[in-house]
Amino acid sequence: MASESITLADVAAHAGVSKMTVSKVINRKPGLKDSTRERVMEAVEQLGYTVHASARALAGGRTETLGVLVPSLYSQYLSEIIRGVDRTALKAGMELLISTTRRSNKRRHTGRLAHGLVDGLLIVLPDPLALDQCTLQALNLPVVIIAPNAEETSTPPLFPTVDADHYTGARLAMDHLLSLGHRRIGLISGNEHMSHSLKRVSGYREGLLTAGLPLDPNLEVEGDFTQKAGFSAARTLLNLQLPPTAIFAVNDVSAFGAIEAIKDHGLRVPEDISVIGFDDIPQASQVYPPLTTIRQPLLEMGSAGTRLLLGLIQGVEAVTDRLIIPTGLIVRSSTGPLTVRPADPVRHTM
Amino acid sequence: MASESITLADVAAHAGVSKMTVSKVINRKPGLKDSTRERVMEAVEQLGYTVHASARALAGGRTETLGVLVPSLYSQYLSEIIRGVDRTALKAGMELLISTTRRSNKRRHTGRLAHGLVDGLLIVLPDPLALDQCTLQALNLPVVIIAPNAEETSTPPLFPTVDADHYTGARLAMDHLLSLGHRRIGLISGNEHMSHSLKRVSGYREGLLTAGLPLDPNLEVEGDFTQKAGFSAARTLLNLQLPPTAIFAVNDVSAFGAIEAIKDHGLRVPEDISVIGFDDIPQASQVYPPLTTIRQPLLEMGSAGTRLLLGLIQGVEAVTDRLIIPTGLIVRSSTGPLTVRPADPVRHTM
DNA sequence: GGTCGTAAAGTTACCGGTAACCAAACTGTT
DNA sequence: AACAGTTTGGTTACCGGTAACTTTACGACC
Repeated sequence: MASESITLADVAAHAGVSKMTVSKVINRKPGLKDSTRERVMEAVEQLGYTVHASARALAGGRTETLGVLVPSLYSQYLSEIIRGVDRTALKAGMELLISTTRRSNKRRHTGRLAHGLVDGLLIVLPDPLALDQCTLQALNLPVVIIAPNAEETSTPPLFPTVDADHYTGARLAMDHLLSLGHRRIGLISGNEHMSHSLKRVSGYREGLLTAGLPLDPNLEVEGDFTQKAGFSAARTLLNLQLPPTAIFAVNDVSAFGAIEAIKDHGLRVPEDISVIGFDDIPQASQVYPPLTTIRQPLLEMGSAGTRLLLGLIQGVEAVTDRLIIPTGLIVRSSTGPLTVRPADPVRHTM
Repeated sequence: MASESITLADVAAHAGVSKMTVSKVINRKPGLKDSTRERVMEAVEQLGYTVHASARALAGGRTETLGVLVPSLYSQYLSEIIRGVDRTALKAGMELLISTTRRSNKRRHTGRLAHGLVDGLLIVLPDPLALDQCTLQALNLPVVIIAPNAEETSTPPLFPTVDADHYTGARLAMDHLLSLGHRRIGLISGNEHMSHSLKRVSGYREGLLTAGLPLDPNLEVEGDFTQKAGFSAARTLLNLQLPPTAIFAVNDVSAFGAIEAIKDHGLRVPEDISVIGFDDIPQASQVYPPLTTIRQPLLEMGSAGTRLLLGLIQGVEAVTDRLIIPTGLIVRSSTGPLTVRPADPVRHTM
């Protein structure tokens, strides 16, 4: 119905100039009279011309598109990172080509994404995923890895990597609980093989040890980052002979489950038990009571990674190959001072 | 470090054939000897050739990429739709170019996405967003709209549209509560101007009327789809002289807030008050108690929209310009039979 | 042996832009 | 008026593929 496709040539004919002149107008290049600019722009408007992205990419060598490889689009966690990426990419005038890394066709995938479609690649690693690093290296394309919870390798990473400071965050959480007077602090951990969970766990332990407190294996319950697991882990803790007065969950979603279990147990948060999470997902501030947590600056990680990548695309050397973004304590209402004397640990108020 | 860029010509030279032959091998076209195929493939492997997407798009006219325009990447709601899109696109061998519709540059945006980057466009409408329909129509590109909660216009939509059956879903919810014996049913609605909320509200009202029950304005409290609003809306309902025995929230997140308010009020779900949501977001099954809700098949909507679009791209006429995906009742544990006699409506157990 | 048909590979032109270079027109200067 | 130096706009070639057509090779059949 509408015109097949309007090209530079059409606009040029309409405005009575050459293709090149139109191109220069479109790209705001210098060396043209204002009157010509206006005339061309008028033609552009009238014909409703839009640049053909592929043609420009082929001729100009740049696509103005950033490839983003994520494990899924499912979790709020990842969405938050992508939001940071999106925001920064927008400012730089870049499109986003988002692709999920999926089972079999990883190799083919990377290849396709890479060649001629994007100017750079941002990879969000969810777990110790075996990157097809050979393929990635072969195509010489700027790559940045955002590893909110990636395996920490002893060798320096092949590509610049952005990560959060999990250990310090966990220490912050423990310091907070300890400063509120808590001495029996339970832990709800994540999968054992996830490096970021491990780092948080070691923050928990060293926090206790630094305060001169013993480690009690009974106080450490394994979860799997889900609300359900958080719920049952908390139940386990509550049923201990000497239940904790505070719980540190290695992620917010687990903490939600824990709060639910506590309420279900007839206790109140934070009056009876304090709960602190980790991540600061958006919901953390919306639940009741609002969750005290450690903010993992996912959005900033997305931004930082993107800025790093944009730099690489423009030929700037990476400042560092491992960028650690600091975490911070966000105090809300799910934590409070210890209210019972440690000498009276029995808490069966109902 | 690696070779600048390996092209068809490089492979052709390496294999001792012409560019065209290589192209035919890559695209699995008929009319080539197997021996030639093997020789070419060998060269492809050795040189690590990958097709240049932009060049192919320019020459071949197809990009094998679907554009997805979403209002944000933030909500689980949208992620779920995108997941459906992603899954279906994968099967069809299509890449996804996801872009967020953001403030000012909508027009420019649509244009850029459209021309030469994608073979078709999938637009997810979050709210009565003023689509730049002229621009969209101008570029003659297949477009499908997924409108989980879009304004229903009286005029037939310009583009094929996929929607869920909100009204019937709400009726299902009401029938469920009514069949459990509930007669005083509270409503937590969403923004007034959101069409999908309105349809659910009318399902609520007509459900009551059909059962011969009166409408009580006090039982309808406005929320805004957030957990916080659900919390305070439920509190309002609980403080009524004659509080409801069941609450229908027009979305799951509100329902979560309601459950929290009920527990906070010292009552139990579902023993004292039943709560039913709408959407069936993933979390609905993970909270405690698992939420009874109306499943809005977001994933299916994504798939259906994508299949529709893929059809359009291949030149198949759209079967229908308004595809309504049915909703369904998911019974979990947040609803239960009415336990007190209606004659004894005072429920202050504490 | 010549003609034809088909299979296999190669040619040519072009998709819609852009870079790099070139040509024309205009400016000012002496 | 002639010249150089700038503006301003146009030319040409090419980016890396693909469609459509042509050529070549080969076998069959009369």
